[in-house]
Amino acid sequence: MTSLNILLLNYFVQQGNVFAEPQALTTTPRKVSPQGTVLTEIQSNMGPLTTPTKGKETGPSEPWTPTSNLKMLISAASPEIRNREKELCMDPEGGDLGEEGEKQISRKEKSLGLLCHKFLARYPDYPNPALNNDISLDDVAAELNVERRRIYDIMNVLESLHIVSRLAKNRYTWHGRANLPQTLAKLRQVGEEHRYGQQMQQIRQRSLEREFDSDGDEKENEEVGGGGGSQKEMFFVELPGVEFKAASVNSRKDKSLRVMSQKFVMLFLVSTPRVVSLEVAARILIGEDQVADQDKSKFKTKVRRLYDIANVLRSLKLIEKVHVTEERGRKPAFEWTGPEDFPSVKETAATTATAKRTLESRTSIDNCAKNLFSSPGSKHSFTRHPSLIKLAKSIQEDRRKINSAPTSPVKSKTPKPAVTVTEAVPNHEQKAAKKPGAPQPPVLTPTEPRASTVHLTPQAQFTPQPTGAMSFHPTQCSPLIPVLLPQLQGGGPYAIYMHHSFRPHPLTRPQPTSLAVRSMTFEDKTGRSPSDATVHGHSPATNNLPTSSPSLLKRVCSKRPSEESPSKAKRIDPSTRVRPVLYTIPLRSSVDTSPKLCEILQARLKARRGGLLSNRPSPRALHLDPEFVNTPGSSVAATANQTLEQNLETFLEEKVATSDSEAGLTPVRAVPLTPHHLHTETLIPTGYLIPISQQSPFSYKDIHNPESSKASTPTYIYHTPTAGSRPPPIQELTPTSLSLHRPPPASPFSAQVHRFHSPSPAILNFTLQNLGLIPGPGSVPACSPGTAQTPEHPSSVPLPPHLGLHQRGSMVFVKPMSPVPVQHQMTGPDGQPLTLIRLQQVRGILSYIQCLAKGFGPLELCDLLPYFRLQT
DNA sequence: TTGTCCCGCCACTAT
DNA sequence: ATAGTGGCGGGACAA
Repeated sequence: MTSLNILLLNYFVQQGNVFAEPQALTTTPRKVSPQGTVLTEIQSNMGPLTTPTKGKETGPSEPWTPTSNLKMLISAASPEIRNREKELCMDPEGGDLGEEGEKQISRKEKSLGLLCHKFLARYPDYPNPALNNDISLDDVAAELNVERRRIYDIMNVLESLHIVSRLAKNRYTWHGRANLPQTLAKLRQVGEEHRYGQQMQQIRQRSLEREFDSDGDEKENEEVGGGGGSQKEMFFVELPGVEFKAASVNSRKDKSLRVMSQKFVMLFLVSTPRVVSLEVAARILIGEDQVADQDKSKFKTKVRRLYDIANVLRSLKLIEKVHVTEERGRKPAFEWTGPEDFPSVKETAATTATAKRTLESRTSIDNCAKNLFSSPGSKHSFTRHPSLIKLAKSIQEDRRKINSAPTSPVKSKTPKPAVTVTEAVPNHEQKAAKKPGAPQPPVLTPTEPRASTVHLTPQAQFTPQPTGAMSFHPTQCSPLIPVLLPQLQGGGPYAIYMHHSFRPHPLTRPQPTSLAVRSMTFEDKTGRSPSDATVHGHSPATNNLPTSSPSLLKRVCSKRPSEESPSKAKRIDPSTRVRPVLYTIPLRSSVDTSPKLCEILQARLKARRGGLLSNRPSPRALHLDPEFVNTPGSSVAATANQTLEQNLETFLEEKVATSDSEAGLTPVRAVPLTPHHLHTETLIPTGYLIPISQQSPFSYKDIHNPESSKASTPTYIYHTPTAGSRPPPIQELTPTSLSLHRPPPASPFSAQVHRFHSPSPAILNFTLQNLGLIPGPGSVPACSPGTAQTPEHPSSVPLPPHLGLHQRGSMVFVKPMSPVPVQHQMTGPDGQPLTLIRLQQVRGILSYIQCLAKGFGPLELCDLLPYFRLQT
């Protein structure tokens, strides 16, 4: 079907029927009607098939059905059409495409590498958050004239590097190289921890002396193994902030290509000469644990996959093909030509554990989500929304950041002890000069040994990327907490990164006290270079990783029993019903908002909404299984929070007690944090900074009609509470400090964007909006450009139809509590636009988030409560 | 020959 | 059942 569509699409494209809107084309019925004609045409156009193969003569074993025939025709014609189109577009002088010069188009023209090139050409190295970075697999496939299958190959590799991330089926988000430094840093770290370097050495050794004798020791046997049994080594290294998006849709365990890709890259990053031969790589990747690996075929297959991966990596200019000459002749190999100066990952042991467990975590999250949203009885009565996952993840990440925040913001980064930075790495051509638009030609000097070795001194690492690359390397900014602030006047919103002034005990709640140290504008960075000042400004100072004792941490972590499932929450009688209790969540904050941000946001929401319209969860969508209502939680709640909790709890209990509830209404309460819930990730001493980039939920814009985006300006304010998942020990950021530290509008820190990860009210709002639980910008009349700058409108917010069951009488007003004192306090239903959502839903969300958090670390209700304030 | 790797079948998984 | 994914390896080029 799809291929047919593509085929037809191709046909029309080449016929000159180029539609402005690919989507339209994809779905337009027009293409269907001429089908017969098209096929005929195709048939007649069929030329020498480049890769005919078996399909040629009546399918080997395939029944000769009209369908198969059609399929055959299509497949046969497809390349031809592709070629023709190619000539049309790429070969202007190639006059008469009439009889195609498809003579030699062959393989090379169809190579994955080339395809990848074309694909990459469609997107900037560093995405403009203001633009639509959505990638529709279908569209891409259609526009590139290839079958989806090929796109998957590319996407998988790109995804492994977090250059893209998957949003949903058929949909990816483009991140470009923004995350690359972090990704590579992490991969290198993981690779080191897996001692791939040594393994490679061993393999090489043995290869010399012997034939087949890989089995480089039980490398990563010790680690998780993800419960995958045989696939012990199947772990996917994720990058905070990038991975979770796919969590909801990625369930397939065997994403070998992705994993392989990462491992492959790891090999480069840990091998001293940055050269890896396919053979060695295949050996290692096969993961042939001490078992017989005589699988010649397996090896072969692996190599084939490696070629696929390598082609993509080559397109990315990360590697280049070289040859290593050995006794037995020259063997294919690849050399790393990518960046060498990416920041080393600060976190040591703990991080790795995290990486390794990512899969596991994710799995558990998925499971949890599944369980959560699939009530025993009805399977799909409930819907889970990615944004929830995002939210949970964000919170979790925030916590991690906080927990791992370095003790001293001023300390200069010390070349990481041992592992990461110590080894001298060949200094390739510094990729620093790479430009978004003009990727530098790979200077390939294959066998030539790298002349100089460079120690990754802090300075070196901080080499700014002229490209406007995200300069905020995780390590550099580790101690910083991004805070997205509404922009006051002209410059657009900017984020402020705050240093944690101290790092609390890993196991205790952070007490972020911070200073605004850096701010960035959210200007689109296209073409402009990020201010180096930004980078230099703080980077050297931030990298200090207190990591009081990484090893210790690790030990602690590992010590934690893999533990059994969390104690089952007590069940409550599902029959009890509760009258709908409504939470009111202010949709806007009183601070003025940046038009731009609003714009983006709105567009984003709009875009989202498109998809949501059809599957917007019903009011009951988030209703929870009782089992998940009570999750063990942290007991370390700040008193303030406890108060809130108590308030809420009592309130809820009251409600529960006095009313009939729908299933699963247990009093929400914080449960003492149990040790086993302390996921290792929580302990990561990394002040991992996720570049708030492209992925900002708000950094979306309908590229196709900027106008409409501009038309209405959402009035939402998104201020993140210090990225803290904790009740903001509010002293950290005051309006005063803000203004003081706020860069001038024309600040050179033009950065790019950032994604923000703080579990802020904003996010909650956003999430809720996405969930359809609260009205979005589009549905809130009050959110008009005019009101954008004005605080609140005492107007009442029209409730979404599906939420119409509120009773003002039994409402709880929850309002975001931001570290940044809100100037305009919401005073109640009449004070500002409020949206009512059912208590149940709120609880559902909270519970779900809790559930999600389990996979990552302790996250409890108390973590969320800070973002709300009972208004009563 | 060996190296590359296109192509698409088909198993799986999500809906 | 259908559609989206992606493992996998046959076998066609390319060197």
